[in-house]
Amino acid sequence: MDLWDREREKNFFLDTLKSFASPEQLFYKLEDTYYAYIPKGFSAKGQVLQSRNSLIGHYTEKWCQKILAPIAHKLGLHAVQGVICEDIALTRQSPADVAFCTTPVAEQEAKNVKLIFEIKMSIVSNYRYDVQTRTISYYGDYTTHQGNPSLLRSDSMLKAIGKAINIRVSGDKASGIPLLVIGNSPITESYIEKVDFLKESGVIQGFWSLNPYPSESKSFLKRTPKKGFLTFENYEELEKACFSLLSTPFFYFSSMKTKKELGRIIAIASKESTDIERAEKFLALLRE
DNA sequence: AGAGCACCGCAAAACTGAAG
DNA sequence: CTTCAGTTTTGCGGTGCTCT
Repeated sequence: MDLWDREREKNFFLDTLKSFASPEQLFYKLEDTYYAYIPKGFSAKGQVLQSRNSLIGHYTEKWCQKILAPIAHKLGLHAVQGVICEDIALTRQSPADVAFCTTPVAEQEAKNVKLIFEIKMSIVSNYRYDVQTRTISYYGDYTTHQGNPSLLRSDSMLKAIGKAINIRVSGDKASGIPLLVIGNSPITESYIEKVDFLKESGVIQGFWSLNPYPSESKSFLKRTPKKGFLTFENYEELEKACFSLLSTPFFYFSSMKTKKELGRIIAIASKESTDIERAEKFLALLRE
């Protein structure tokens, strides 16, 4: 199975054109040429293409569900789109894009949700569309056009982090559920330390790019030192990462306590006889 | 270079108000 | 009081582009 590449992007355009969309809904028309993005040096003259947004959003979420489905299956789980679970802040208006669940239905109980994915993918490279031949041709990578794709946008990162925090602060029921953000671009320099800290502190278990070659000419960021951000080279790496996340149960916790309180909690918890029991006691006391 | 504002299309949820 | 059609609000989606 292939990860994200230019063929997927071309297929998005061709599939969507074939089924119902007009070229005007998917491309910018500049000097009688259809472009996926505004190339640097051109101007969209204030108008922003909006009609493509939900289409590409839906397409990438569906694509992720498909590529994750066999992995979920090997774990005895299901990759479900649009998961709703009020207990962990996944409402009808703001569901999980994709989640691994024990049953294949959208409405879930918290204990049956095992892994949550937030999808933040878009068209990465630029393309031109030929109306006569109805073909798509590659025009340039993401450095050649104006808008930034996927996780290179600061507000995409903020939206993903915000959604994750919203789940983490919804209560205890989401504490054992890993949260992943999936994109198809690198991240910016300024988020390197932040994604690593988010991983170290347990808020978000990773930002994963499923696009091995977002740019062929330029070098790009493939991973961060503590692996808060990773670019997968192939399907097997993605599979391995999912497996390892679910191999050991873990628990998210956070707190703001005085040293005295913390010391008391540790002292009491340390009287338990095993590491697991000590951890359980510690977490229980933390929440008193 | 990149943070973040301003957009707009769409769909579902929430609200409003008039009719029964 | 309930119903229900119509209207407003909310939130997701990804984009261009200014300003620091």
